[in-house]
This record gives sequence, structure tokens and C-alpha cells, in this order.
Amino acid sequence: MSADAGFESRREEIRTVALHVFATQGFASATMRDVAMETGILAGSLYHYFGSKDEVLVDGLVRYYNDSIRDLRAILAKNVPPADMLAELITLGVKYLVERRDETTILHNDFDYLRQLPPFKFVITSAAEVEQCWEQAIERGIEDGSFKKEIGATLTYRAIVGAIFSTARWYDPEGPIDVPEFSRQLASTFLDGLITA
Amino acid sequence: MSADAGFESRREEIRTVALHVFATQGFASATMRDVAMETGILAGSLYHYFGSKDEVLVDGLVRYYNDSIRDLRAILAKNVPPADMLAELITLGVKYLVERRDETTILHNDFDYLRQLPPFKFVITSAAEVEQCWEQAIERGIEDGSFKKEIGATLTYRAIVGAIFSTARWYDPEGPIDVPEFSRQLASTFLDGLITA
DNA sequence: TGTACATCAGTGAACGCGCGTTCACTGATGTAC
DNA sequence: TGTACATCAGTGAACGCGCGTTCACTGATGTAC
Repeated sequence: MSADAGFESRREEIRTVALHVFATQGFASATMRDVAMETGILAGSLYHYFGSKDEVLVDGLVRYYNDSIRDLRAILAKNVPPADMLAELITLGVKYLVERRDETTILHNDFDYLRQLPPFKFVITSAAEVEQCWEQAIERGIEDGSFKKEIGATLTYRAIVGAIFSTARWYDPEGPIDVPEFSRQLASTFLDGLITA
Repeated sequence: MSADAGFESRREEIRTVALHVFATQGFASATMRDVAMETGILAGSLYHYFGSKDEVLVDGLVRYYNDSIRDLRAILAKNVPPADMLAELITLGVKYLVERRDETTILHNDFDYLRQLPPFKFVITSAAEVEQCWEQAIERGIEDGSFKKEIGATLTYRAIVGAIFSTARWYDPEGPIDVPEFSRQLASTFLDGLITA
């Protein structure tokens, strides 16, 4: 139990370092030697903790998606008006962008590539589950008349998520715009639009 | 003149094939052998037309940015209300997404990685020029009171461009939503918001 | 308190492979006379 | 019409390198008696 607690925490540490390296350099071009150097050990030693380079990332992304989908469903389960629900979803998206920046960046940059690799096929299903959550919320808004029906739920979802993730490269949570304000601005952009009333 | 017209058009053909391979597999993982096979020649023969793998992509991206910036400036030069101008910029973005999908995909996926490589440093400057065009248009709208001033021009730009590019993976120009309609929907999302009036 | 032993995180050197790239060459084509 | 020659797109085989990965090992640490 507490014997492999040490092993488990070292494994976690390596995964965190690896995700950062993958996010910074791109998964395909990042090397196990880079990860090892950041960790302060030799490349071969990583295989004491992980079976392969792929496994490190699979491990990280499975956790990310599990947490995401759990949090998304918790919001869907609430009984709030669609506009508030969408605002909450956007806030959650920003939270993940800030708190789990590396995984978010990796998915934004490398999704197209990873989905083609057999060990990463699961991201297709997971991404679809995430999408379903969002679209459910949007469709509720369209059905009850709070959202415009001309704009499809899929387009809306893609646009919002793309907007959140694309701001990752530039947004600094320590900068002048804090996280709640940033979430509010993004939500307002999509809900109310840019044009003055 | 017409002697290297053949050479030039073959070069262009190879560049087109290469951009497609790079967009599909990611630049780092796509190989010159992949490009060569798609072209129907051997990998070594590519070096008759290009000095290196990097050069093929540099070549493609320089053209893409030149055309983009030219078209963006042409819109900025027009004297139309900011909301119309922003709609035109969005329409242009969608046009590039559809007509030059490979370059758009490559920039969306591999920008973070490419900007770190010396031969691709220019993308930082070019992307900044593109950003300036957008932000100029948005700031005009904020100044003359047509856009809300609480939401910064940079955030707005990132959000819109991220939204356009992120829909690339999913949007099919031959599908039920045609290109003008798609542009209109995206513009409406950002200008008027999702909430019913 | 000291000794013998088990555990296991990390070493160090090497492996095979696929990559970008090189280069001497071939053989089809067009041109000059 | 035929011959000699230049051009040049593409060949084919090889190169060196960096990658993911392997594996016999070491040496520090904790435990049992």
C-alpha cells in the first residue's frame, strides 16, 4: 500500500513533467530523452514507470477526459436555464484551460494526429461524449426558445470550444484579466454578442 | 522561361501534395517518403525540387500568409461600418478555411511547434500582422460605439479565429450548410449572440 | 549492535529502425547540323 | 533522315543520426534475526 505510494507519486510526477514537455514541443517531436532530462533521470529509467511513450500520454488523457465528462454531466444534471447552463459550461472550459493547460494544449494541437494512432483511438469516443454534453445543453436552449434556432448545436459547440482553447496560447491567468472575468467575457461574447444593445 | 514552366508546375504540384500530407499526418510525423509516394516518385527525387522538408512547408506558408494579409488589408481599406467589416473578415476566414484547408489545418495544429524552429520563425511575425488587421477592425467598432468595450480586441480576435479554425475538422462545404450560409451563421453568432432578441 | 539479505529506483550502454538527405547514375526527350 | 550531343526528371542505394526501447547491472535503503 504505502510501499507503492512512493512509486505511484513518482509516476504521477513523471506524467506531469511529460505532459508539459508534450504540450510544449508537440507529442510527435518531444522525445523520451527530453522527458527524462526534465525529470532528472535517464531515458531508460522512464520505462521503470511506464511501458511506452504512448502509455504516458494515454494515461494522462484518460484522466483528463474522465474528469471532464464527470464535471460536464454534473452541470447538465442541474436544473438551471439554458443560458446559465451554457455560461457554466464555458466557465468549466476556462477552468480546465487554466488548471490543466498541458492536456488542453495537447488535445488542441495533436488531436488530429493522435486519433489516427491505435492506442489513442479512445479519444474519438471521449471527445464525442464531451460534445454530446455540450450539444444537449445547447439544444435545450433552442427547444425552450432561449437560443436562436438557425444556428446549429454542433456549429455552436465547435465555435465555443475552439474559442476557449484558442485563447490558451495567449491568455495569462495571472495577468490583468482574472479567471472569473475571463469566463464572463467569453460567455457574454457568445450569449449576447459583440454589438451594443 | 517556358522551359522551367514545367519545372515550376511540377514543383507546385509537389507542394500541394505535401501540404495535404502535412495537414493529414501532422508536419513532424509526415515523412518525405509519404510525400513522395503520394506524388508517385521516390523520396530522393523530391530534392530535385526542394532543398529540404522544411523548405516545402515554408514555401507554402509564405504564400498563404501573403495572400491572407493582402486580402485582409483590402477589407480594412473599405469604408464600411465595423459590424459589416467584421462580417467580411469572418467570411474571408471561412473562405480560406474552405479553399486552403491544408494550410489552415497545418497552422491550427502545428503553429506552436513550428514557431520554435528557426526556418519557421517568420510565422510569428506573419501571424502578428494578421492579428493586427483583425484587431484594428474590432477597435474601430469599439471606438465608434458599435461593439461592446468590455471585451478586449485581442480576446475577441482569438475567439473568432479559434472558432473558425476549429470548425474546420467538422465542417463540410459540400454538406447541407453552404459556405455563404456558414459564414453568415458564424458572423451572427459573434455579432448578435445566441440569445433570442 | 552488527550482519545477511531482499527490494527496487535508476544506470549505462547498446539495439534496431525509420528518418531526412546525398549523390553518382540513367534514360527519355529535344535540338543542332 | 540520321547522328551526336546536352538537358534534366527521376532512380537506387546508401549515409549518418536520433529515436523508442531493452536489459543486465548497481548501490542505496530497509528489514529480520
